[in-house]
Amino acid sequence: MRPSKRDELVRKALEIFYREGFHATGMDLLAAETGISKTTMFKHFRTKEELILAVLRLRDQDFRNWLFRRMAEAGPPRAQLLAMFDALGEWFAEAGFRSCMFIKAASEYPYPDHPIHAQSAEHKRLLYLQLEKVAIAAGAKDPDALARKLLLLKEGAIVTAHLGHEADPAADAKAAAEELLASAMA
Amino acid sequence: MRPSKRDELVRKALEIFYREGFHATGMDLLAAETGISKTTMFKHFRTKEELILAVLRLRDQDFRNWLFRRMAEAGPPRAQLLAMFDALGEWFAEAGFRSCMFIKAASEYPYPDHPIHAQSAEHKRLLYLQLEKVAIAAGAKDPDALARKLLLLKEGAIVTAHLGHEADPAADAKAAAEELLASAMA
DNA sequence: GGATAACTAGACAGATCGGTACAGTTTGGC
DNA sequence: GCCAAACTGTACCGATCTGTCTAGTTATCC
Repeated sequence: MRPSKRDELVRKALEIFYREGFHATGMDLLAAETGISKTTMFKHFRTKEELILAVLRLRDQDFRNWLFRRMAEAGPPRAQLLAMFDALGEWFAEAGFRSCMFIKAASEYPYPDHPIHAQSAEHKRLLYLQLEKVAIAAGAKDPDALARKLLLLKEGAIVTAHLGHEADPAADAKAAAEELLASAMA
Repeated sequence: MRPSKRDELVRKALEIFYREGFHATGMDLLAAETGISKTTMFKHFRTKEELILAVLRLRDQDFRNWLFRRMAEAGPPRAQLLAMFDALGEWFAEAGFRSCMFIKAASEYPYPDHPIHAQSAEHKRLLYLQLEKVAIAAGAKDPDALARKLLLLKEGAIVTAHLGHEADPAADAKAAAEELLASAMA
């Protein structure tokens, strides 16, 4: 079994789609930039849409693993919730940062029943479930509501980091999160 | 002077771009759906990009007028800040709601120095300036920070309304905003 | 070393992309 | 009623789109 070429394609396609957008990236460009022939690409994925779905699956895994690993390193649950915003801040500072892949995907495929849109929504749902667990562990009075509010700050910070003028939306989000945490625990 | 055809084009193009996306909408489709000939379209706008910029200018005007009119109706400044989330909630409930036009534009034109991206960022900046004024009028200790935090909640709510599973992100955002307001005034 | 699977290059399809050319029609102002 | 401006339909341009085809090359495995 040699899944390496397929994996390599998905990994490189992820970078290019993230950088350039989905519609703006043609399969010819993908072939040129990855060095993988179009024939092979269409053998692994029957359509561009299937490739995009595979890319989003990879991104979902990578992102959630990264985020929750970074949170876990912060110690107790309450600190973990705040550490999410520190991790975001480092992400925003990376040179290649260009918003959230799933927000971008949902923007380009705006109909909710489109597979790409649906899969992007699923990523957000999984994030919510994981964050809710931490909110429960932190002893929040209403962990559902706290998780949802913290995620609003997270999404807002991502969008603003991409589109805004503020110096550090992650810091603003963290400050807001601290206030929310204070009243969520009492 | 007959600016009506041009205005009609921009208005209808706004709907279609918002519904279908920018790259996904071709000039031929635009001509077919608006009933305006391609020749006329390209007389008013030399390129598709110029048309998109005109669309975004219109959207900026419409959206900010709508939002701040709705806020102004709410009475005193503090209530105005919270009323923003009520207005958002009604927007999200509309059948045609599909996220924020500027977030979508920035997603499709991810490079910050692209004119379309830059103009989308400018919209967010103008929103911030208007909101900051209200925060000052409300007597916030740190109106800059309060305005930025409330905008994080707004952007997060928009994204989540488009992409999330939650019933009512506007209500979550409003609840979070009330907590932030409580500590911002003391 | 021979079979088999994976991969390659490149031409090609048919549609669509943004944008132009052209010749004819409608419209508004005086 | 006349002139100019605005608008229309349609054919066209070269490029690019997703996806297919063919024919040949490279690995892998026993």
